[in-house]
Amino acid sequence: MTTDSLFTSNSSPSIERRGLRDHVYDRVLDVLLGPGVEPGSRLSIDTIARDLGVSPTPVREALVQLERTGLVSRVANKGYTVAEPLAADQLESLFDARLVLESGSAAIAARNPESILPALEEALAEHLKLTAAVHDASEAGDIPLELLREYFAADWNFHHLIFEHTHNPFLIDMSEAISTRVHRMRQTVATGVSDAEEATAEHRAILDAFSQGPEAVEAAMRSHILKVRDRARDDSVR
Amino acid sequence: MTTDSLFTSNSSPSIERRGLRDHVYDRVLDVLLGPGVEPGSRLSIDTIARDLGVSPTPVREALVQLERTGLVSRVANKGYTVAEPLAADQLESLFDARLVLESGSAAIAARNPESILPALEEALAEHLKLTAAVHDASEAGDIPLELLREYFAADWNFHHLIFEHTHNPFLIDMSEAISTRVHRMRQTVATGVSDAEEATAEHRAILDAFSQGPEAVEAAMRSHILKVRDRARDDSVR
DNA sequence: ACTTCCTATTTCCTATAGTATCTTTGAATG
DNA sequence: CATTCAAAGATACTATAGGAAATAGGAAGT
Repeated sequence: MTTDSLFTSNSSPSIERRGLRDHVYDRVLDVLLGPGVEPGSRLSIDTIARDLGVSPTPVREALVQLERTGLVSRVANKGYTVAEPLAADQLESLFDARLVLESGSAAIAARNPESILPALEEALAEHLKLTAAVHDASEAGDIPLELLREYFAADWNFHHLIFEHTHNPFLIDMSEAISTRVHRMRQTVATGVSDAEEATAEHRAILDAFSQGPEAVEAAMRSHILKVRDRARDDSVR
Repeated sequence: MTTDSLFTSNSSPSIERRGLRDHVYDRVLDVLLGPGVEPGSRLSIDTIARDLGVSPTPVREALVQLERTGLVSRVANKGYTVAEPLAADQLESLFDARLVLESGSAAIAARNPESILPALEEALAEHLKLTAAVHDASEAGDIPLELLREYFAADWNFHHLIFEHTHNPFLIDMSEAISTRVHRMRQTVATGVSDAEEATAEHRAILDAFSQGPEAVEAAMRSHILKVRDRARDDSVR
């Protein structure tokens, strides 16, 4: 009955069979992706176990999984810590990796455009809607954190859909490694939403390229990521 | 003193501080990559723990890490099993992923050819040496398993060096996910060494392309992987 | 006053024990 | 004879406890 504290907090009555390990994983991931995560701060196994009302064993397994995301780093016999933010050169590497992965994946996804186009149209519409909402909130004064979160989610969803529609488990798996880093970059670099109009325009260009074959899609995606990189560079020196 | 059985078997007197978890990981990985691994067979945590003389906890952690390699699969409350060999469609996905990753990585590695060329030359020389050795052994009758292992290692080392010379931690990390699958494919598809001459020739073409810029290298790598895929397809229907 | 060493506390790491779940085997019934 | 249900065994999962290492604080010596 010691595990009740976790499950009762879950509103869903039907609980998927997937062990405490995954619950701990989700909880810790929420904390790491949420605001107020201090890089370098210790992630005590026992503390997490006590806070979540579970034993250290599933916590250890969850942390091993999290190592892969690059959000936590581990030193043997010393424990886990929140990973340091991406340095400048690591940021360049991240964009290089995105150029390789996303351009290639976009070309593969473009093999059958009819199955992906509706989903992309919907995602872009949502992205545009949130861009307008952010724009209004920005003029009104400040932007609510929840709105910001939704905007970033819509932005990334466009990229995520392209990965999904490759139907390639290996590429999808690699995209997850990228996803967490991009999310983390947005916390640290704080590139903001100043490029919202440009980003949506470039997404539109990618979408339109789907009717012109894989090569056009690949080029459009490459162009988009290169521009995102340039804007991120400008922000970091601001 | 229960851990002595592990460490005493290690001839190296200076042991890096890296926990039992990594030792278990290495041992299980050796078994999985070695011959005689039956897909679907159970990987009992307690059995492994007893065999290696450790407790189940570090074994669990090692298996979580191995999940990522795709060599083991897990069912909640049912345990770990040796992953099934790659199906035909998964093999296609693997080659698609290689096309994306390796072509892109080759282009990045080609940014400064002078630092990678000597290493590639050496790797290709070793590959050629082993190709000749395999050829001789093949005519003599049968090929020793150890020689076969060395040949495959030399073959992959060429690809591995290109990944390493991107100096991109994300791409290198992704290459490891590919590496284990390629190794596994060679066990199951048993494409053999019939294409040794063609493979070395294509590697030579890639190497020569480094003096013609990133685009040439990318094209050469793409051509190589496409040909490898074609040969693998021929083998599977043979 | 600073450095060094020692001690105590905290934390990770490993081992052992109990509980829940799945599989399998056997028997009983239609 | 086939099928279904039940019970027993095995296995994974979680929890608790003990031992080892590292860090932090304080005291003693230079």
